[in-house]
Amino acid sequence: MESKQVVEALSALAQSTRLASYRLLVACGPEGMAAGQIAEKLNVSAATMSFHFKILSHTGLIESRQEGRFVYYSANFQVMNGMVAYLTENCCGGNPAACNVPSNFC
Amino acid sequence: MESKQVVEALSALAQSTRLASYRLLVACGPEGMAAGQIAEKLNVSAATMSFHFKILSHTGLIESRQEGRFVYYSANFQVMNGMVAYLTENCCGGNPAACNVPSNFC
DNA sequence: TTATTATTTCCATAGTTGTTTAACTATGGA
DNA sequence: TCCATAGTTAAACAACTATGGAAATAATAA
Repeated sequence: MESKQVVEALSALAQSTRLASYRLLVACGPEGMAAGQIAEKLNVSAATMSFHFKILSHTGLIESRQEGRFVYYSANFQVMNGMVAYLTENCCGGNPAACNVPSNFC
Repeated sequence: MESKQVVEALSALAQSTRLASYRLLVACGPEGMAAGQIAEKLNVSAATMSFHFKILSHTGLIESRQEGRFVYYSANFQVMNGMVAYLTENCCGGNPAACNVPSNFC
């Protein structure tokens, strides 16, 4: 994973509404949740929620699928795995014995 | 760890100079590195670097100690651990068998 | 087709962030 | 004490970000 991509992913999560919606989707699992339902749960207008989904989608942290009139969003764990791996690289000055570095998020 | 604190930590890391300096300090280990040395390594002015250190310090992601004329910065892994734990909470819809959730960063 | 519902896009506004420059504080050597 | 070096702070400015109302698009039901 490249630095630029990691900055984008961190930046996407560094906003309270996006962080809350991402965590909601992590807990929802692969089936995800409809856009409007998430907006309502988080007390945010549809326009604002859509703006935030666009940013999260762009990084790959979430994905969407159309189902009837609804758009379901769900978390994709691969980007989070990559992000954590990037942050923990060379942890503790290359002394792996002192470390318990996670290799996988989910 | 609270949502607000996590947003602050993510926000602190969501900037290329800060992300690079944090990773440098992660690799340096507890002894850390002098402010000026980091600024030079990353090709950033002392003033800009100081501004970024202030933001990272405020979140607790890094710490400083004075040593003669030098200020040494070092990574504090606890905040990162808390951040990762917060992000992975309730991972995969409460189905821990499908998960490999990291409990510790370092 | 027309109406209805779900979501997105466009726009203006308000607020935040990163950088530079110049001035400041602190430490230690001559 | 004076000087050089290391680092911080403050002000200014340009660039970016978040918000919600209105209009546009998309999917479906009547």
